[in-house]
Amino acid sequence: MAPSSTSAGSPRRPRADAERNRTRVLDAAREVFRARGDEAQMPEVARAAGVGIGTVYRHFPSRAALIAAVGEQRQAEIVEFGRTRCLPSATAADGLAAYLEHIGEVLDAERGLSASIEAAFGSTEPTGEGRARAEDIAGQLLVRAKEEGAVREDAEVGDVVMIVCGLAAVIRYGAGDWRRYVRNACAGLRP
Amino acid sequence: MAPSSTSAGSPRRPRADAERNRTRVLDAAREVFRARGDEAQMPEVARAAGVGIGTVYRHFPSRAALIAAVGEQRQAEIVEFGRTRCLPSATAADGLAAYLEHIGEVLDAERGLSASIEAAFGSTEPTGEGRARAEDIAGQLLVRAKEEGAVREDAEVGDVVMIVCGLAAVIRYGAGDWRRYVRNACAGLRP
DNA sequence: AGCGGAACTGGAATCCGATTCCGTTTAACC
DNA sequence: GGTTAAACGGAATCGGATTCCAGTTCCGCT
Repeated sequence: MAPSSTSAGSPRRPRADAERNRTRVLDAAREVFRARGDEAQMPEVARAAGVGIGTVYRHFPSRAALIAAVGEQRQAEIVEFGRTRCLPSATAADGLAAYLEHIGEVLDAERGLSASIEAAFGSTEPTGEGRARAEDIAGQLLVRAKEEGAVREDAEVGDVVMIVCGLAAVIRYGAGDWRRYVRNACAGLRP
Repeated sequence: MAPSSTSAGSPRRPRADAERNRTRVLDAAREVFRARGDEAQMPEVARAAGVGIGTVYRHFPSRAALIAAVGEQRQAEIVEFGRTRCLPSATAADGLAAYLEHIGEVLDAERGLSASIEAAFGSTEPTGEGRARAEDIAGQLLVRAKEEGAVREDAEVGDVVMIVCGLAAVIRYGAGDWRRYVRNACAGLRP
């Protein structure tokens, strides 16, 4: 493919240090939020990344945006898992269950991010770049599962989205055994 | 003899104006949070209640505590509904569905409180005064529903709690049609 | 039918953390 | 090497929750 370029021509290559710092900040944020959850503060992230606060804000216009960016990374990983592990499952129902389970796993491992991912999967988010792909996987599994007769005909992707949104909350608030939640939710889609 | 208590008894009746102000603040908070959601600020509440900020803080040690207090009122109302409308249902399964539906209704009507109620139903909350009663109702319905064979034998109150927690999130983030969510969740408990 | 003082009140002051601003530094292009 | 736009750092600003306290009000007693 043609090298990346904007439509209007390339005024200048992005500075190397800028790109490096962006990555550093993102990595640091991931780590800090994992460790301290919602408590984590912007200066902490900056310090962990070894940059000034200003730099953090240069790359991410707000705390929320930073969290969202980290969340999107996660989403990407989830999508990847879904494509490689769940779509090829023997039965689509199993694949869907594994998909949900994996999402739970990720959220559980990074409690601090739950809120963000919750939000990302909720409808608040404007873009939905990665979300669309995540939903696409769920959609494919759902279609196949219907063909297999393992899922009610009237089930929709939206139902899965709501399950995920709920899952995030269950994990975030530690409302109970989230694996049970996933199992029940799957059962709720059966004919 | 004079009934004056010596040690642990009631040192004094709470001052009338204090109680009045507490109520005013609580009512104002309910209204302000309903109208403006999470955005609502403490000074707004104080103004709406016609008291100073200090007074708000005298009665509720923090913003979170105030929100929690409002949430508990809601919880009480939900419990009341559960007792009078759901427990007497023809079938326990219907009662349970109605209970969940009602919770959804309340949360939907007051988007701004969703977060608090979510939290109150999650395990974050220490007390669980009203929550215990809310769970008790769910528990009774669950037992009866099992007897009726409308719910799986291994279903627990915890499962319902998770459903409610998820429901709150679905509504809060507008993740989809929450009535469908409730229907699916109920289906997930069937044998 | 008034007094003493604890409890309550209002709002100014404080604190804390996100966000902005701007002089300085650096990498890309010539 | 020189020019310049972009990126950097961190001090300053801003917004909103929370604390503090001097003044006021009710309660219990006489």
